[in-house]
Amino acid sequence: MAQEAIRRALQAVLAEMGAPVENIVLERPRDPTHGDLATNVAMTQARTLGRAPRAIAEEIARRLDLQAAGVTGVEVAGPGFLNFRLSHGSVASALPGILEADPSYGRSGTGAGESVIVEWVSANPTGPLHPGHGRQAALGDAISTLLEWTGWKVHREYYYNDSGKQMENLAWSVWARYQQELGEAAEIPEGGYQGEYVREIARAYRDEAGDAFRADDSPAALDRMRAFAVRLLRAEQDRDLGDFRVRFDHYFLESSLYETGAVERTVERLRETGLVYEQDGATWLKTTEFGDDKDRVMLRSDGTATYFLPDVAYHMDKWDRGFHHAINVQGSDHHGTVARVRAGVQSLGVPAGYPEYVLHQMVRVEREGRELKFSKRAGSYLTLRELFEEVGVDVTRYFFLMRKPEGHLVFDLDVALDHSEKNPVYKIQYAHARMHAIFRKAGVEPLAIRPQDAPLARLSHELERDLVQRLADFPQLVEKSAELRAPHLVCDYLEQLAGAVNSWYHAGNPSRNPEMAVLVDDPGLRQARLVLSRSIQIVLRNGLNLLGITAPERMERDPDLEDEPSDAGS
RNA sequence: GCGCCUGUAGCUCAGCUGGAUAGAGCAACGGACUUCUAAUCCGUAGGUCGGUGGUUCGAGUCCACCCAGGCGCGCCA
Repeated sequence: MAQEAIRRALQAVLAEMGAPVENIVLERPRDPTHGDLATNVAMTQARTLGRAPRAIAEEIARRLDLQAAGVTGVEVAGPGFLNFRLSHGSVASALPGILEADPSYGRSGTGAGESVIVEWVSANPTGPLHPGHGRQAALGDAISTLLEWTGWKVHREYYYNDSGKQMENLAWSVWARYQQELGEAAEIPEGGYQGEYVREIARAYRDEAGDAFRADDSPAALDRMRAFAVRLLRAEQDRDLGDFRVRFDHYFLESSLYETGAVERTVERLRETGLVYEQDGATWLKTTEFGDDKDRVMLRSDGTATYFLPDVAYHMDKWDRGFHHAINVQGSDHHGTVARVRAGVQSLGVPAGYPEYVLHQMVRVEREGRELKFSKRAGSYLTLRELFEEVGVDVTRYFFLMRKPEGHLVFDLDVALDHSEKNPVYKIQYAHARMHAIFRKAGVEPLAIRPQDAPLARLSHELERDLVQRLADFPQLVEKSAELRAPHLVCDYLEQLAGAVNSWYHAGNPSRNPEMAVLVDDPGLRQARLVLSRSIQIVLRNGLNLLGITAPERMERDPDLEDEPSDAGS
């Protein structure tokens, strides 16, 4: 491609001038008057060459011979930029590769087939999932897919915190509601769960067990209720995530770490390091040795493990399973665990910085500018299901992904429910559906569109050149988003692309501007524009699918809105 | 008090690891328009990038200190 040819030519010239550069930055300037590609090498090499940037740039421009790369002009501009202008044909030469790669356009092999385990959601099975979990679900899934697209072998894992004190609270909450169902006086204890769903579980339990456990608060009775509640809640969480189109390769139960003896083994291994000591009746690990700000209790004075211990055991298990790259997606309210988990595994010989964390901030759902936090089922919070059933899975996923993880997320229900192009999801999906509308109108199957005999150099309009270059940027964008674990960059890219697509599409409104329409009479131009349309459709689809969002071939019109031109309310 | 994150247009946010005149989308204002079926399009305006100082050819981006907000600092998870 032109870009590579220019880069090689620049490298050759710079080497001759005595300033060999390995990584030449060659990018598309924001301002189209600055050409199609620009480089700042003259400025970065000013110091080593001991000359003024502009003088260096002038010399490079004189020495370069770029006819072969389809460069029609080189200019020196600003403080010492070199701006390149490409021929129409050179720009458009990116298109055939897009059609050829089709579903895999945007994939690359930088991960080199290495394994990585991505862990996310990892909720307590103590209630329905809330929007914060949803953000995490969408993020973990999108990051996993991005890694797959860049050549990683990804293992998706969900860690159920199904032991510990929260489970006790759950058991007592169900117990209390069960007693109430039987007409007994009982109250949910301090720290217990008040949501309506606890009553549902209690009722289901009564239906199954009858009144066999009336007034029975024996450990055995509570144990049965806990197990029953966890089974129902896990099933519900799995169903919610499944309907949210998030799947895992493996569900890892915290309780299994006790059953298999992994926790005990971890205690032994930690003791062997000599970093374990007793104090105040508890057993501590000297995590400060590895950068934690205080040492941590691993065994309480009653001999039971704190949550820290299974966390270490779990991450050692990941490492021992051969996952030497691990990414944990968690809410930023858990960032306090980062240093201690790393210190724990590091004390057992795992390299520093394992695992990697993507921490995200909370979600605030708003309607008409006010926070929405009431839920019938969960009581104190809105559930994820309530959210995606109201606005749809596509919109919900996109909204969760469109902000960088470490920033706060305001989920604006008014925008989410808007079906016009004000809603970025619909804007992108419309653009995609429009390309299909063109194919239908033209009577061609998308797969039958071939670039070979199309005169692509005729895609000479500014809007078309811009579109092609955006499409050509897609693989690099995917790579960058994967490296930075930043799906929001894909959202941003798609929205910008959709905007450019829609401008181009509307510019070709046959009633106004028939010569700009895709389906012009001129068969060559028509063929070239169909190739462009097909390329657009591929990139939009691949980008949406990457985020777990559908790319419809036609948009369904909501019958309720048919006769309501402005605001149908709800 | 200490640690992490955030602060960019009226609002919600991007900003390609230091580059050219800081960008989108809503909202506002001014014009067009009903299609290549599909809930519009084009244009305009809008900024001391939280503040101060520093690093250098060049800082929204890097460093230091301050201000504001969020989260965390348990023998809770």
